[in-house]
Amino acid sequence: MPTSKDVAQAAGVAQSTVSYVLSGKRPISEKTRKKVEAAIEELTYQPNAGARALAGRRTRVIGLVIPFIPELEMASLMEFVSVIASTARQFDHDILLVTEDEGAAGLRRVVGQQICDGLILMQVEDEDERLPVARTLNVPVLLIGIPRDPSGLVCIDADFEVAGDQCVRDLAAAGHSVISIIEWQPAVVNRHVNYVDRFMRGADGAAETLGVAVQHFPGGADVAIISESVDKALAATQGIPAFIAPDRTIQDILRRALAARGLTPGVDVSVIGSASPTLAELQPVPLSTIDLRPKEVSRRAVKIICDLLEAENHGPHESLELVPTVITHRSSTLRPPHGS
Amino acid sequence: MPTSKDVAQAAGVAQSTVSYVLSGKRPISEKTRKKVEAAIEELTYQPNAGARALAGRRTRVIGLVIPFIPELEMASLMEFVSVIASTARQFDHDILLVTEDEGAAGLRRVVGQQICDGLILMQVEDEDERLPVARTLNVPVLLIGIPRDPSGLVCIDADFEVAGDQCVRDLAAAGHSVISIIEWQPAVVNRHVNYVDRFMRGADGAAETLGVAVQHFPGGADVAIISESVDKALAATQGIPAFIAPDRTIQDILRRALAARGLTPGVDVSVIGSASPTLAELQPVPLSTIDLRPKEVSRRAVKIICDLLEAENHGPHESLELVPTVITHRSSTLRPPHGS
DNA sequence: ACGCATCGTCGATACGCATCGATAAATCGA
DNA sequence: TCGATTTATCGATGCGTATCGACGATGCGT
Repeated sequence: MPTSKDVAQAAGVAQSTVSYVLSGKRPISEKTRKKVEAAIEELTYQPNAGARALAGRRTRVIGLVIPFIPELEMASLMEFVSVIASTARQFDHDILLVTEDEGAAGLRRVVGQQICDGLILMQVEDEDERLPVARTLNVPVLLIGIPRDPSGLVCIDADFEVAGDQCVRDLAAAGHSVISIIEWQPAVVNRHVNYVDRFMRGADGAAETLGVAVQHFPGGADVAIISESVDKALAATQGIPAFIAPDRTIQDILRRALAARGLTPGVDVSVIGSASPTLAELQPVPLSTIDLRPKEVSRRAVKIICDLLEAENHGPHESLELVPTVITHRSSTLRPPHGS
Repeated sequence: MPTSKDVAQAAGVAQSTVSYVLSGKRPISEKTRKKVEAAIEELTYQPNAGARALAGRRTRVIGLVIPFIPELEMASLMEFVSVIASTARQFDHDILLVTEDEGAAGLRRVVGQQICDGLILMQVEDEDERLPVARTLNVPVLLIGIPRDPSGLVCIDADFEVAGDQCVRDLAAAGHSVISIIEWQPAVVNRHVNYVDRFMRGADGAAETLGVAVQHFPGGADVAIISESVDKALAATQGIPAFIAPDRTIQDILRRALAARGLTPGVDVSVIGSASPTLAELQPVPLSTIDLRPKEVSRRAVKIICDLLEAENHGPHESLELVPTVITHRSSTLRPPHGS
């Protein structure tokens, strides 16, 4: 592996000059720069990350702390990971995987060893054991999700509260007076993953304002659970029933449960679900969806933390950014109030 | 951040002694070790990764090159990632994400900058642009998957050929003389992801040996495609039909297609599918499955590359390891030849 | 033509750790 | 008891880069 000294020698300049050509932190004459760049090309030189980290006190690596909980929507988690990784590359950073099973100690480790310049935490819970640690780390930490007490932390997430509010408003405007929400999988609810509560708060708030009823039922990967929830919901509904099901993993089961009861979405039942646009369109009855903007959240998350890394002022920050969600009405809801 | 020099000072020894306490590469007296360990504890010292990499020419990081192709089974990909990451930790290594969109240049980058000591490549295709690069890198590279020409490469994967063979044998033994395979999603097949061909080779081979017929039909996330495949398969079948569907993403669609045609798995049709044991058990008719051992493949992959890293002999290696798959007969196949 | 600021480059140093050779201390045999 | 080993520790050096101060060269105004 060639070093910057080799490049310097090949170009007939000092090693420091090579460094300045690369960083642009001091003026370099056109002639010299050409020579150095030619030498770099010639030797296919690439700076050594370890040495760079040591001398520059910057690794250009961001730690991504992911939970691997089988019950979660792995496919959508992957979407986050994918977008985070490629966005990080756009900011000239790399992503290091930190698995949940190391727990809070993992955070201390990667920061203590200075493997990472900063961290992104996913799947933040209301009372998360990682938070006290995160607050004391003297590197930027970005949470995807909003814990009960976000003080002293930098958070971003989809605006689940407005999402819940909007779903209820749209269904109410379509004429429904009783709206049933099928919740996330129990594993998610029980972990007190923060977004569940926020969604429900928004939905309940809208219901109160508009004078409609919102009822909650358990979700789950199990057909029996969904069947029971649907039956209870139908029994408690006057008029045309409406369902909101923001958990992607239960879409199929719900749809079949409704079909089994002779209900056709868009005709004698309204459904707002969650699915990629492609999948939503492919349904027998194209599904109205609430898009929780995973890609946009991921992009902004990386941007925020990279900005913090630039800022260099690693004192305690605090901020909260909510990404607007998007409801798309297709055919599974009655009389969509706004087109598309 | 405390350094080893700080620790040395606190313990009243030389910095090199601290280093030897940590590495164990030279004998240290009990007394001195205690002092040093106490100082480490006291200062919560953690060695600086950059300095360690620079001096020791080892980063203890493994690059994981993942494809993010929406059509793939993201959930099962995540299973690989998860197990790889935690296994790597057991070997005291970390995982750096390298996204596919950097292409082969990404490999050159992370190796050239010496961010990684080695690489794991996932989703290897028959003619993969990364392979020529991989062969010339002077770090260990481990492929999960087997390309058309594996010479000079270290590969591991599930034994898809035996899996195909075994599925056909079991169904033939259950009395089926015509067996229909619903293939992976077109996006997978078209990319010439190597395992598709291997599976089919095994299945076709067994069919020839046993004198039964195997027919292939396209898979897909689309209900229409599966419906058409099922209809064609049924039309071409004498006696009780049998299906093999190794792609996890099409299980639900296939099951519904069969139900819609009045067929009950285990009674008037046999089905070998693919799903986690939990999910398989939860089906209306518990699904017989072919387990492609993603966890075991991941674990062994990490072990192999860590062994190569230990070996230190980074000359060209070549090896091929196949992980046996497991067929579990539940209720969706006729007369299971071996129980449970 | 002369002092002065500016530009471009060099040399030296620090970053934190691993490792090698050397040295002091302890152990052993005869 | 003295030299020969062995054991435990120290000091010095190198890893490859970033950065700071210094210095010669160049251009400026007067």
